[in-house]
Amino acid sequence: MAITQIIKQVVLQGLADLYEQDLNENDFQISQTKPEFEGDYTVVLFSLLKKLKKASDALGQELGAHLAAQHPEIFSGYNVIKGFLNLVIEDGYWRGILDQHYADTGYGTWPLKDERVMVEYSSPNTNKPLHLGHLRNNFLGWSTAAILRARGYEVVKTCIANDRGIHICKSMVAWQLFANGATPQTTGIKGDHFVGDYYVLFGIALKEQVAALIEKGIGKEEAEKQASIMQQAQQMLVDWEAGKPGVLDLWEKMNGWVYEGFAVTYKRIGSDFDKTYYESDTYLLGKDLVEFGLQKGVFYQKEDSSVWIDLTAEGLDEKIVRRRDGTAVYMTQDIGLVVKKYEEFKCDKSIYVVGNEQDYHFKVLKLICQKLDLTAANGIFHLSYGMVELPSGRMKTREGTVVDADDMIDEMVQVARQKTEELGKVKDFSAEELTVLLDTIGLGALKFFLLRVDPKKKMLFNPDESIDFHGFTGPFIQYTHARIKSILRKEPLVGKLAPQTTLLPLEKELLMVLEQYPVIIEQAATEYNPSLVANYAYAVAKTFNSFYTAHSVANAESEEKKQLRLRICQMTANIIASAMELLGVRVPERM
RNA sequence: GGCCCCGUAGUUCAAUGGAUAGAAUAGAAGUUUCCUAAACUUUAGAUACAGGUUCGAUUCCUGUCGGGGCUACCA
Repeated sequence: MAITQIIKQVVLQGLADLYEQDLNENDFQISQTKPEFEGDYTVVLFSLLKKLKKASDALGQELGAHLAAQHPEIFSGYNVIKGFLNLVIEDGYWRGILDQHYADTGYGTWPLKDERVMVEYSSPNTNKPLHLGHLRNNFLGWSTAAILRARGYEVVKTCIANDRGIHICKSMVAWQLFANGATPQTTGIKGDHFVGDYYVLFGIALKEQVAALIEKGIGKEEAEKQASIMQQAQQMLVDWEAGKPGVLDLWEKMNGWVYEGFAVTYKRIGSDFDKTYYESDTYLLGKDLVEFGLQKGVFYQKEDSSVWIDLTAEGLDEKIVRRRDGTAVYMTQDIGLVVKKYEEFKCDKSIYVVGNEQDYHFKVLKLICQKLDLTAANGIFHLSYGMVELPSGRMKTREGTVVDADDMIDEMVQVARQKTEELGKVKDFSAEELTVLLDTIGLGALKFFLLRVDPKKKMLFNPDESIDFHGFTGPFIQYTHARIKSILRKEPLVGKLAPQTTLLPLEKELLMVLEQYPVIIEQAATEYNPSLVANYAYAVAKTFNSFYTAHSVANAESEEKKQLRLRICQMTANIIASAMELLGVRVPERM
């Protein structure tokens, strides 16, 4: 059990013993003691004063004395300042944690429980390559899944490919018009980029045609509809839905190119899925649910026979769920997919990693599912993450203001190469070893950069300043790991931990940080927040580096100290490796 | 217009209603006969504005100003 949990329990027991009041865990708080005061953990007493009708000083003194007397194996001292009871934890407690867990590579992870969670992430459009924003999505989704797994959930990772629709037809039309039969093979361009280029060409051609029509005095909106290339795209969508053979062949061919391209990128960044859904299979789903909703009175029909739901009572709008021509809309399809996923995997929770621009859509989706009384409704959770912005604002494919994912990865590896060569510490590496190392460092820097920020918040990337390798970064943590491994290669762990070794402040500080790991995983899982793990990994590395500078391991004052520190090193390395793995970041043995 | 989100050091990010608001980076000053200096130590620097709630507010509420998003019979 975590030390904070232990403190909560003994404080509750102590209060019951002393004052015979029925209290619970939420009546007070435990926090880490600020470094300027003596103590390790602090009980914040303010919230108890009224209930117990005590002055803060008296309560603190009485409780402190009681705890120290009852649990001398945990508390070695206490002091009271205003409403804060500062508790000093006995060194033996920290030594016990170390002795028990130093070799445990699974420390921090929780036993498997009987609950299944689905994480849907990535969900690309098959008409253009991935950009930096998609990387944030992929890293977040992958990491959230890993964290949930570490917390004990069974996790199903899914992806929905947005492989149909007008946007796909746009790149298809442009290819027919401008490609002269060119393919990724004939041009040597990666498939997703190849198709994306035609999507961009469509936009350029459309713009020209619209300009020409406006010239003739036609309004902008009307011009966009009338433009011949747009009409071709619309026609293609109709043909696609009708199953016209030539169109389907082209569609399959071009999507195939994109998937080939994605496969390369996914492999490189480590994204993987247990199940991929295709919108081309699911876009007709949910129609029978519309009937069901009509019968239930959740939906209503307008005179033109379109079907709607009125959410004005919930402070939202009226929302269409079936077009007047009887076809399904995005929302209908998503409702259908909710049911389909549940039938297939029976997940208690279903997490959608989707940008916050779709907050409204998911609010409505969940509400509709709840009104329909779907079993899966309450488990829907939209993990809404903020956009990655450039100094100039949002990234937009059509305006060419995107940072391409593949370019970005290449650049990071390139920077890793340059820095590694400058430092010249791994000159004896083979070509293969070096490639692995540079990938580890470059991708590590990138992933950490995107995951260290609270998912809910938008974040900024400035292409003019390449991602740092110093300070609060992936390479900093990787470097700490490599340094520890270097010690462990040279100095063997032998014998047993001496029971009475006293702890120096930096040793104790580090052990306190290490002890928190299981709680961090629990929090990160509860909040679906990988940034908590990133921040923690950084705290571990930073604390270790201070310790490392101040105290030698190999040349410790005594053999007992050396063995103590070797175990601290071992446990630190294990936790760094484990935490970074939850972020999808590898750690090197040397760098 | 309606609804939602966000304003913290020069910059990028932290802070379950708790003690003197933490880091990183950029700036200034240092540390290498000793386990990897991608490191460490010291220093300076911030809660948009105005009210309110209370023992206590970056955090909760109201207003003002500033930024972003959503508001399609597109997906």
